[in-house]
Amino acid sequence: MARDLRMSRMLHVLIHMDRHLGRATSEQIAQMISTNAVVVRRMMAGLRERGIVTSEKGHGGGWQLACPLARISLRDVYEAVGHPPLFNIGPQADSSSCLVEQAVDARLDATLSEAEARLLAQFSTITVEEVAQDFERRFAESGHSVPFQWHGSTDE
Amino acid sequence: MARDLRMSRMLHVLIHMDRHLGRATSEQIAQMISTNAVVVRRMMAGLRERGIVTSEKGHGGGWQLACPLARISLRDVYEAVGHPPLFNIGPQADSSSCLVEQAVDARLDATLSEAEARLLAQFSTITVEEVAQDFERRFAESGHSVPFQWHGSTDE
DNA sequence: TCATATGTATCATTAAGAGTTACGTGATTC
DNA sequence: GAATCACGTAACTCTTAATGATACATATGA
Repeated sequence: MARDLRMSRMLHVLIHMDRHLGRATSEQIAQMISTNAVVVRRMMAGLRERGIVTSEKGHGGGWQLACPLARISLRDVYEAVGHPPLFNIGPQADSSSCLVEQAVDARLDATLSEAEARLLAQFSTITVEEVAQDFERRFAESGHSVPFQWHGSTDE
Repeated sequence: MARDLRMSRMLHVLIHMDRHLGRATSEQIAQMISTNAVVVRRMMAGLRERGIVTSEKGHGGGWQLACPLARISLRDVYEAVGHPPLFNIGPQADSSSCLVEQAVDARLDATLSEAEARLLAQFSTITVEEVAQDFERRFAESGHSVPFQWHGSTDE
């Protein structure tokens, strides 16, 4: 597909879980982000491995936040979803015996690596709590009485 | 496919054209970068529109550099190949009515836009001539007598 | 006039993310 | 202790964008 949506989607989910869901099943989360429960489990499994959420099976089970949003950075979420490749451009993965190509690839790799390091550093400075507060500002400015677009179900 | 190789490939081609090919047909270039002549024409068409190369049909035709490498920046090449999306991550293209998702998307978009601006600025500071000189340093250090891995044909 | 080379439309191939189905396992409820 | 619920995961298919390939038109030079 176009690009990797996992980081964006997981941020969305984490804020909903903190601000109004509490515990949620994969099925509920899937409806929230318009996808399939299996896709949700795949992504959430990465968050669990990083200690961001916990999961429980059986009746009353589901997913739950394991720490406050203020202690989760965008970098944490990026790593949790498997640190997908950041860039859509760059040289071919396998190197060539052509010295010109080697020089081009080295320059591009160096430039992209530097940009990647800067972007990841930036991700480290932003907490999910900050983004949640962005949302609350938007809500306050919207003048609506219900802070969420209810995703599929109205019971909570 | 994995990622967009056009910028890397065109840099490779430009340096070869400047340093030892002079004029080259799409077929020769295709062999150089291990692809098809039509793919080459597609990419080179963008360079021509930006005034980086010229093309001529018929006998003795082909592609030729239109300006010195010192006057072509990596940014120019990036734009010439159609400024493909830089990032492989990010929010979904279409926006949602969910305020949480909007906040997440806005934050990610802002962060990525900033990173994109920085990377493009960096591309602007690097000329293709500099990369060609990188190559010449590599050649000098390699101790080889022939500066190129000859791509497919040995006649020139 | 014919061979050469670009210009371009159209389709096939490929790789990676995303979506889906099926089935297993553990936990809770009755 | 059987049924139900929910996660865990393997093994697919689907979709998208880049790339590769084929066919044919057009322009140029010998």
